[in-house]
Amino acid sequence: MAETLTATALTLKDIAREAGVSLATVDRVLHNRPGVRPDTVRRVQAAIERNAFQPHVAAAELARGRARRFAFMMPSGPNPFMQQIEAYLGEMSAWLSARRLSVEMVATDVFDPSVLAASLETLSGDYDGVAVVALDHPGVRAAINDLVDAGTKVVTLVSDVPSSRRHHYVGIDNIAAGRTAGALVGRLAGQRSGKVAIVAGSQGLRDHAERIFGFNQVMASEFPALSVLPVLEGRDEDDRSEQVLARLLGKHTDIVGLYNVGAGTQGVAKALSDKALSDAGRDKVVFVGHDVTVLTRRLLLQGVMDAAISQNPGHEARAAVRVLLALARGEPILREQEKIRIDIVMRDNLP
Amino acid sequence: MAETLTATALTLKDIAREAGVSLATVDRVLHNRPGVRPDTVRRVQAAIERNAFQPHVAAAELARGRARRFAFMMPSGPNPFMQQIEAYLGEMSAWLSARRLSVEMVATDVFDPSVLAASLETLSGDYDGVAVVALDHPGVRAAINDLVDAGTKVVTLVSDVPSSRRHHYVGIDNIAAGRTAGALVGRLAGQRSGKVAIVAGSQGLRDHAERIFGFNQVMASEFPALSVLPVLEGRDEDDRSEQVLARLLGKHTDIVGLYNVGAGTQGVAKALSDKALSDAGRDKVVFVGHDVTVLTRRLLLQGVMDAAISQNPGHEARAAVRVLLALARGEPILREQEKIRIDIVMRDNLP
DNA sequence: CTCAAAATGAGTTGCGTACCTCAAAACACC
DNA sequence: GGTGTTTTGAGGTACGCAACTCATTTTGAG
Repeated sequence: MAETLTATALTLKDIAREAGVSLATVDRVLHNRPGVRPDTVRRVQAAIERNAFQPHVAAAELARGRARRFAFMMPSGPNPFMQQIEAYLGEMSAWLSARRLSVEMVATDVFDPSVLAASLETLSGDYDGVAVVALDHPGVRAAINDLVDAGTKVVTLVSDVPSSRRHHYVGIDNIAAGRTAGALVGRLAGQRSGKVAIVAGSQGLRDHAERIFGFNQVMASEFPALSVLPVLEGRDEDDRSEQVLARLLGKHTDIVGLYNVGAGTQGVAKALSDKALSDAGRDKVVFVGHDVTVLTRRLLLQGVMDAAISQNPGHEARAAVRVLLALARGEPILREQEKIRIDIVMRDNLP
Repeated sequence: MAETLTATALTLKDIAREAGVSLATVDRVLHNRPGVRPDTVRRVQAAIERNAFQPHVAAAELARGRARRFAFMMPSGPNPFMQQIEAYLGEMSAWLSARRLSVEMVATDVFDPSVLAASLETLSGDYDGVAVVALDHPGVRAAINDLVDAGTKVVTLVSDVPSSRRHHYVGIDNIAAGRTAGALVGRLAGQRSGKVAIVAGSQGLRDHAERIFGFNQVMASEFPALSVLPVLEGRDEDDRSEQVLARLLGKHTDIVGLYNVGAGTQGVAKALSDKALSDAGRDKVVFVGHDVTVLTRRLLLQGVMDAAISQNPGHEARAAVRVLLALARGEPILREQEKIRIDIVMRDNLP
């Protein structure tokens, strides 16, 4: 009736006895220190695996003495999503200090590749791990690889540099996010036919470009009754987003759907509401955007916005820390746990 | 540019010096041991708070000696969702044993309150923490309270007993889940009007009843064009679900939506597909169900199913363990982290 | 003031590992 | 066989805290 998981209470001493060697030798094998004959190494490793031995992390952590230092390199501008990540890191402070971990926020212009690369280089040697909101650019890639070569653990956060040798990526698949947005706009538009507008920050940003790509993919293949208008660029600013969208809404009277890829949500919502007022007969425009903020929460509750595609910033912050810690300790990563999901948030499942 | 979170490297010795007392007294205060004058207690606590002191969890864990034991009390029958939870616990085994934690699975008939209560009583004293898939019943409530009084940490899993003094509930809000399902069926049905069917396991199950309640709430208030038919009971069995649903589909030709509250998904899908074949002119029925399994994943990809409301079983398993551990250690719980979200899963954001 | 009870100080031991030193043993090579 | 090198053993110290003992000081009641 009861089935037990886990819990061998073996210690290094037991492993040493089993392998017929001394503690010192086990220690040398465990930490890849030199001066052990190959077949002795094998004997020790065999004993470790035979018993599924796991070093006691508490003891290891205590013995190593010095604390671990991690750095988070984040965009310097006022970005609500990044601020949320910082806030959630702040909420972890008790958790961090109970484990003698320190996390330092380093602000930099992540949109300028040379600045970002230079900032990354300055971190070398000072940290056990670095999380970085990275731009995909050769200079940045090289800087990341240098960090890795120096023994620092590196995870990319929110935005990936797949061509680098970073140890892990904590973030969502943006193409799939765009596809999800497309499916939602298409499905929520019901039987209607008409046009669909896209407002993005800039098509130069990798994550925005990927989302648009996924969105168009789905629209083209599954919703032939809807035609996608050329992408509007709002630079993630409210005013500009409002202007470009208002103009488009004026020009086309048969817009039934709207996908807001990045920020500037306030402006987008305003353009939408104004149009609805001035033009009462018109059907409601299906509006899908990204991220759950104070604003999008309100828009969802009011029914202005129909769905938000969200990546949980708290989860991203904590996952980044846990992954860096696991990497630093040489522990396995719980992939399933650290994976960031694409959340569909509607009014009734608002977190 | 760099802002540091965390990381006082203070020790108990420092606190003792600050408070002008000895290590022994600090220890007494920290562990609520008797024999300390009230105002000395205050002085020590003041020093602790002034420095935001956090005991080094690694040192504490190492010093306490004995390992911690947790029990998971799960339904004995073959339930795919529960099996997933067990599987994810299994994946944690390395993580658990590195922390010298043991997790034992205890199977019991959770649907018989007296059996469940008796099983819970047998655990008393043997475990530091218990996670239980609980039935809301006075006998069960009493058994949980007894465990709590004996000093065992208790979390309810998936299904709650809010009237008990359990320390934490790891699971979703089922009324909100039902509301979400309702909003999806309503929105995905588009402009159409017609009838909506509900297939549940049994209306006697608390979680099913709550989901139906939430579903009806939304349908009544927001989708007047859709009328909800009386609930069909499929007892979570495939055959029975198929039969009752097939009969209903035969009787009503204007069914546009279907909410499957529990299991029996295979049967529901079969009834739906058969009907669609025999009756080609008919519009597709919007089908919303629960949980991501091998089957629902396939149905979503095929387009038979439109959305699944899901609670992440891996997250539930890990959250339960982490919460029990935090409770046992006296650490604060990261509420945001341990909260189980209502996931909307559609084809393009399948995990 | 006296005396018992309460409060506090001082100290010890052990948890399992990391990291280090030094000596001893085993080995390879000529 | 002797040499130098590599490999191994033995042991120590430190990490921060839990949990305990026992002696000493302080306190309050009579």
